Amino acid sequence: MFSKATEYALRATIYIAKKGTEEKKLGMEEIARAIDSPQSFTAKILQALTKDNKVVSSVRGPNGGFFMTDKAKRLPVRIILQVMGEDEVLEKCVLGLKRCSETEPCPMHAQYKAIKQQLIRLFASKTIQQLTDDMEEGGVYFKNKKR
Amino acid sequence: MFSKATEYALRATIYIAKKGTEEKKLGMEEIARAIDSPQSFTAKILQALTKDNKVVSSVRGPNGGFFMTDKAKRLPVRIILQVMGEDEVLEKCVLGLKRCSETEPCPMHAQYKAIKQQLIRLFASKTIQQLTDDMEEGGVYFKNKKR
DNA sequence: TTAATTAAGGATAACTTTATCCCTAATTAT
DNA sequence: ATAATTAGGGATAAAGTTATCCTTAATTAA
Repeated sequence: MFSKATEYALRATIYIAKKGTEEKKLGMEEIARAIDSPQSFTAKILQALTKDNKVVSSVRGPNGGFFMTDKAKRLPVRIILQVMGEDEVLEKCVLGLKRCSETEPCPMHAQYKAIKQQLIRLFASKTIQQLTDDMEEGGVYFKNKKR
Repeated sequence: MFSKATEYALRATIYIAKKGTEEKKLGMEEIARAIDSPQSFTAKILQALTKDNKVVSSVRGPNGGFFMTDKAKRLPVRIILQVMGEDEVLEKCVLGLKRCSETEPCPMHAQYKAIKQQLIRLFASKTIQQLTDDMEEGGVYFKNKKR
């Protein structure tokens, strides 16, 4: 559904929201290991998310690293898609038609409509904070590899 | 959501199902024009769908072209994703985790689950025939460009 | 049987995405 | 001040996707 870059962005952001604090920032190496992503590539992605400290905040130097403010944690998950420029995936016609709409529907429009609305709603209404809150109760996992 | 190749595959197949018959086969040029896709690339994609005449049937030479048997039209839309090797998009974890499951859920799993199920259901239960039937009643559109 | 037509398929080009490397800038601790 | 640490950012490589072109094979019509 999303590009690898966006998958890493989502995983990294949620991980930082969950584990990082201003006092205990998280380093690139730890983050990449935790979410099982290539480190340098993920660094590039975090650069984007860190732009203007909009989603993720960062500090360089010893004991530097990444964390998120409470305000940023209250942003909808969709903000991550927006930063990654993949926001329109949610809105897009399944058949890839530019002009697909209520008045000029593609052959799948009627069927797909409801699903699309739920997707949009999910990413727009759930905040990053809410996702990490859910993780407290019960086991929610991140890793990709066999243990 | 899907690759361009798969989008073209879906559009082309639905178009052929709707407009082609064994008596009046459709040529590559017409198909590509109708669904607004690059002709040579779409030809490659139709080669895959035509393999073993499984989804689309083809005949070479004068008055040759593409059409679909009634049997093929009764296949679920998902068959197109399978041929294009993009079937797993529907099943995949939104965060791209290989091990995401009911027992080891990713942070979005609980929320995304229901949407995923509807997606799978849509592609598995709707047949190509049903899509073209829907097109009869009321305007359903294909084109991408301004008119 | 020859010429015309149309899809099949190989080779390759153009572009995008994914990934790595390395040097620089900021910050901290000594 | 200096050295150490950590993210920022540029350049580039590797791989994958999208797209085009050209020749071949099958089929039909004349």
